[in-house]
Amino acid sequence: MPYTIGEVSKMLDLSVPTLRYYDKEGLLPLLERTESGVRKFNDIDIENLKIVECLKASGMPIKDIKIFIDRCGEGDSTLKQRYDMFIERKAAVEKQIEELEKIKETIEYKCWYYKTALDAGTEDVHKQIQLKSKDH
Amino acid sequence: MPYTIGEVSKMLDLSVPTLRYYDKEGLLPLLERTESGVRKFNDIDIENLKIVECLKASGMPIKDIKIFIDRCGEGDSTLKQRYDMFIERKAAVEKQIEELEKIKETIEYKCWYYKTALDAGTEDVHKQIQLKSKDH
DNA sequence: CTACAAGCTAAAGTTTACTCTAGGTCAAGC
DNA sequence: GCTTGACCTAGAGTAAACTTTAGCTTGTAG
Repeated sequence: MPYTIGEVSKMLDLSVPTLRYYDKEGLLPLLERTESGVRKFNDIDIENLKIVECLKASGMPIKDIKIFIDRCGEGDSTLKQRYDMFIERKAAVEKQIEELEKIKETIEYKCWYYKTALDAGTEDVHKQIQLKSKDH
Repeated sequence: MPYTIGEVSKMLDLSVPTLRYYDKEGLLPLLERTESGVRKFNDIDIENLKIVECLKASGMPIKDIKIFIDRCGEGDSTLKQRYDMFIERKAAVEKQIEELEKIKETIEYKCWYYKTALDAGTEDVHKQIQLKSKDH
């Protein structure tokens, strides 16, 4: 039933050393081992890893993710802190999306700028455009 | 007319060492100096820095930004490459936004999950909900 | 004229998140 | 019985993007 580290590596597209690193950092507190020390990944560990990946993708550093994982193990007394953390993460992600939208606009302007220059065969076309505008 | 490194630092919210680092990496090829070696930032350098910041925010590494800056100095022969680069950047940013939207949804689910648990006073409420669903 | 804030350089140090290396164990197939 | 592939550990190494340090120069205000 449980998965080996190699299987999980393929399932979640994380390298085997990365999974071991996460374990060493304490991000997989429930992970079990065989008698001989081989890691056994259960569904709960896979779910844990998905949350880790989500928090990481939201821009959270590993050491903060560990704080969250630790709180999960402390039971209901940390519910409020964990709730607040996700609210804060939501705001962080929204801010990132907003910034990327602005970046996208700037890049789209540059796409237009270079398309125009390319059609004209020279970047000078933009100097011409500016002069023409001033002439009016 | 030109700005000092300290002024630019405040204007663009980049540290003075960061600006010197960018210069050292070749991201400011047009930057002039006074006779005694003090950097003079002209408007063109400020514009350059804004593009650098834009590309950086799009996820481009410094060494690739340098390649772009170098091409800018090579004239119209590199127009196509520069155009293609912005097209590619646009796609990269769109992909990032898309991924963040997904991450946001997962986080919003977690916000709901913890709000519900918080209201109930215990995370167990979610186990109850699952059992109830199964009962029907 | 002197203090001192702001500029300069080269080079070493920092942080984060892995990745790699060396050396060892173990279970299964031939 | 032995080889092979997948697992294990500890610890060193890497890459990116700065940041810090140490020591020096310069221009302006009092």
